[in-house]
Amino acid sequence: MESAASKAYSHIRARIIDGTFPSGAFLVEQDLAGEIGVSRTPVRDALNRLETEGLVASEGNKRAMVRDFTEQEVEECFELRAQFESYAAAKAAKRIPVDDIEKLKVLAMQMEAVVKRGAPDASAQFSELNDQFHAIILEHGGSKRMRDLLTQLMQVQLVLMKRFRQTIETHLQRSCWHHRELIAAFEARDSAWAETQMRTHMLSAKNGGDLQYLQAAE
Amino acid sequence: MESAASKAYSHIRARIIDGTFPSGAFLVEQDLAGEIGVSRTPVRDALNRLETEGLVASEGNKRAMVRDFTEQEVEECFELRAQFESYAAAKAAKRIPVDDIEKLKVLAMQMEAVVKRGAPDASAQFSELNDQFHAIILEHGGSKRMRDLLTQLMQVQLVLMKRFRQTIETHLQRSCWHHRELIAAFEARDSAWAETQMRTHMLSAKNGGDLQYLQAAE
DNA sequence: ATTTGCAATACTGTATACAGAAATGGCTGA
DNA sequence: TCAGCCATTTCTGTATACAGTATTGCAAAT
Repeated sequence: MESAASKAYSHIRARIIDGTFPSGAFLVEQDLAGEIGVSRTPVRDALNRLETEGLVASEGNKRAMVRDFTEQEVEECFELRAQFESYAAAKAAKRIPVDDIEKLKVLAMQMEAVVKRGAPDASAQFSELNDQFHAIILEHGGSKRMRDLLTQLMQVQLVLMKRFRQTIETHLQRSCWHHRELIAAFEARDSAWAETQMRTHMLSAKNGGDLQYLQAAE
Repeated sequence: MESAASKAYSHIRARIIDGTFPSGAFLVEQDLAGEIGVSRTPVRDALNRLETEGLVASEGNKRAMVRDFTEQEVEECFELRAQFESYAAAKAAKRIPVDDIEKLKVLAMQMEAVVKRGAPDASAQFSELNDQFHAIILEHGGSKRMRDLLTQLMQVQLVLMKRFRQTIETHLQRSCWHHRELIAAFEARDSAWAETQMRTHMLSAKNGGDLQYLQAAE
């Protein structure tokens, strides 16, 4: 059975991500407890956890509220993730077993298919596959600790995704190319290559929006 | 006034770091509550926090216990820190104001003095100054989020320090040289230099123990 | 002697009660 | 009209009670 605490956690988190609780909204323990159908105690636990994950801000004895992200913070988030994942990619290049490389290939192909098909929910499908792709790499390139830290960073990005709907087709296509090259680096067992390739991949995502005009110029 | 929760937190954390609660020791909420003089609720909060910080492990409805670190994990910790701090150093090189560079110089000199003096508690004094040194760099090279992540990593190292008493004089001396060079990189506003220098510094710390024999060979 | 099963016990997760800190809203004096 | 202040209300932090789950220790069976 699912504990009340984790129920509260996923409920609140979902509401933040889907925008029901917008930036700056107050999160009142009693209200949430009533809404979710548990007592205040597990709600408190959930809020604490969300706070360490950076989605919620609270200080002193004041009410907790949904955090607002400054542009600078968002940038940093991407940069940090680039830093982490490129490190993980470097390690993974040495350790990832061949059948997981195969899995990566399959995922990469699926993503390419999604992009080519150009369905209306392409973005969502792509994200799903993309997460799996990165998860496999992390599995071989990082410790549990590292995965946890990364999860925290990705929380923030998740929230932003919903707001900015960064789904420019160019961006997705470019990602596909990065994936292919990353896989090549893995097959070559080349840490340095994998590392810089992953860094490119992440930093390119960070600037995803900026490059729209390039598409026109091409 | 200090909240009961933070009182519990620092109490337990201190006990873990100083070894009173060794690896694998059970952390029973009621006992801790009694010992600290608060109720179970704030103790729970403290344990949760310590768990996310990685010092405490707990699963299901079982008792929490002080975490044990595998060698691999420890290595990762150092490597991750190297990764992060070198990134921070690169950024800081561009942004750190000159009077903070001065502060770094003062701290570096103080550390050198400590090493030269060779007092019995040299290690503790050095650590204190060293923390300040790194804190200043982080202040200009990283976001709050990054500082938080780093703090978590350093927790683990703190615990290990107590166990292994890694205070080889050679190591301290080498650190002093690194510091000098790092400062030089800052003054030159050279990101790349600062970055690799910091990486050297951190990775050298990671292998601190191994190099003792070099001292004899010199 | 060692294992298995079953109480008795200990501990956690959750709910709830209460005290004190923060927010709210209206009232007073300009 | 509006700033400042007090009373009221709301909310959090902490303590405690209760239910359910893990642990432990003992006894019986092999």
